[in-house]
Amino acid sequence: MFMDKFLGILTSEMGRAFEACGYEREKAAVTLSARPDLCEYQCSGAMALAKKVRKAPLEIADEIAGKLKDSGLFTRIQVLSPGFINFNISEKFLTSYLNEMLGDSRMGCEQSRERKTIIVDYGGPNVAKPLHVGHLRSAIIGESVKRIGRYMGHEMIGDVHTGDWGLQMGLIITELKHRMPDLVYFDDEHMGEYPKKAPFTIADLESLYTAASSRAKKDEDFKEEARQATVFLQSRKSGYYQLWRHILNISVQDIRKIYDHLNVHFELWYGESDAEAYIPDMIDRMQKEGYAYESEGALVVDVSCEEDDKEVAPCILKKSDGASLYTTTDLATIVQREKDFHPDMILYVVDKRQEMHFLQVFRCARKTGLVPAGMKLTHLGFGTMNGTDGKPFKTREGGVMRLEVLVKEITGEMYQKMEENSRNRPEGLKKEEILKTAETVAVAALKYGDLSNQASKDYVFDMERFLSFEGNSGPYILYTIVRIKSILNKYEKMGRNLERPMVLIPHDRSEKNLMLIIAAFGAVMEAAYEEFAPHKICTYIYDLSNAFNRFYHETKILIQTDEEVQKSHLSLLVLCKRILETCIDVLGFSAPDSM
RNA sequence: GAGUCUGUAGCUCAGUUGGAUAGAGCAACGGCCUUCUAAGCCGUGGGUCGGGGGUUCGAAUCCCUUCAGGCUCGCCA
Repeated sequence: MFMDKFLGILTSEMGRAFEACGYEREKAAVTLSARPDLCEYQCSGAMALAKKVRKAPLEIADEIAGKLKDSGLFTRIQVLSPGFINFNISEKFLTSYLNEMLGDSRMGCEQSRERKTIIVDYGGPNVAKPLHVGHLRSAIIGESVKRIGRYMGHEMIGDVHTGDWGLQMGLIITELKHRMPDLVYFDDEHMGEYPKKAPFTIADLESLYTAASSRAKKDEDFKEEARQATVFLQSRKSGYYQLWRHILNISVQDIRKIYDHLNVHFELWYGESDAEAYIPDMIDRMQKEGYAYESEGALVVDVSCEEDDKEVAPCILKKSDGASLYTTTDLATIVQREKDFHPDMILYVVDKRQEMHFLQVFRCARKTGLVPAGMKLTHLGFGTMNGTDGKPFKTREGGVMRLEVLVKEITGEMYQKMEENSRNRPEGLKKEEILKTAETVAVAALKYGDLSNQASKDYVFDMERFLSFEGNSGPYILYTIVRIKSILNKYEKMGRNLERPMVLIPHDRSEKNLMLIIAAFGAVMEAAYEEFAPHKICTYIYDLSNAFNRFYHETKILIQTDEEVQKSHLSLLVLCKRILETCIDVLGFSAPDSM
């Protein structure tokens, strides 16, 4: 069954009235009222038309309002100066719409008609380096955008795109060679198999990298050696390559663990190394076709454009020493993705400071014909996560905070709060239960706190505020869901079950308001997808939670004696719960059963 | 210097793409637990939407200008 979105129905009904009066329907958009004291919905189209058709806006509005009366959807239609058309929605129609939602697994949010294939490039961790807070936003936003797209019916493919082919690999290998020169991997004579087990743990890897990178800063010879090791690796010298595979395995396992904890999952675990094979042919072709040429010793492609307000630097494919760079790998990755998936779009969820980089890469890819004309290349740039001082988030000591530490701290604080809280409860909870819930809530707090801000802006991460768990926060949303679950559970425990849910006409303002917000679900989800804007879903579920809590306060459900009315209220809760759970699922977190 | 983004209540943020009296949360103050979880609900105070021009019936939103801050500007990722 297909259901139109609620506002869509109102708008097309309004459009019919516009057309009946001889006006174009484009201006017939119906929106939520800015003046809830006057009406529920409004249409400002008459004023927009006034100049075009050379008529007084009030006159136009009156004309249209006259036609609206024929439709059964609108009540209390009112025209106000200078030309607003205000109205309420017929409760009968609203109720029947909600009943349709109850019977529709998608709750009035139809999937897109054309299914698109979209690769989402997010995460971007570096192998052998611990994840830090700089990786957080990409993971959180990317995962959510991916899930929103999937909900809208698109083929969404997430690629973690690890940095696994750069100098840091050479550094680690070199440091290891200094520490354990007798390892078989460094024996050039060795012909047979290499051990299956890695000669280091994840903890070793971290210390190897830290030691190597600080050493490279002081010791030029060491750095040169590392650079050489990188070259060996990239030419797949067998011992080095085997070591690299060990590093990769161990590190990816570790990286995956923390992403899993954050409920971030990738379809593809590709890295820079996977694109590397495409580089030579790509560069070859660019040279043959005359796009790539030498400039100041480097091999570049000019990507400047006449309309540019500012000179755009050329895209560098090869450094003067012949090595390729980040840009080169990104281009090769595009080649690889086009070949393997023919995507309609590649979406990069990457720090907005890299805007220039992507501008160059995208232009270069288009100019040299790496991608078909119809393929979209989009950079969804996000802002920096700042501390309360407004500067990029740091630990108290001023260092970079590891993601693991951040998650542990939030979870720990959450656990304490819940532990205190459980002491005031009659039913005692087990430690493991509290810890499990604390983890769920902590992840929600972290993710909601991030996603409720517009992605493109910088935002302030205030641990205190995140831990206060009041107002517009993840825990508030979860608490609302838990309340709903609790009522529905109690109802079942009373030995009853909700067969054939059915919503009746609202009995008071708080109930109608809740119904109006529920009805808006489909339009919100669609807008969030169109604009890749998870924060719109956050705003929506916050409004929905507020509306529910108000309703909850006004209306006692379980002691309701009229069974039909009780059933109607419970049906409303069912809808509310389904929507909230769907929304937090696309945001990338989940609710516990109690808290 | 050039380009670009941001500036909304004491703090943190929304603002349906040009609509009506600019909204939330936190913080402050006051009320509501023998009734489905008070991590909740209700109420009060708090604003030259950085400043100045313009466009029009109408501007936080569009244009110009100016101030403040962030970021980026050829061989790092």
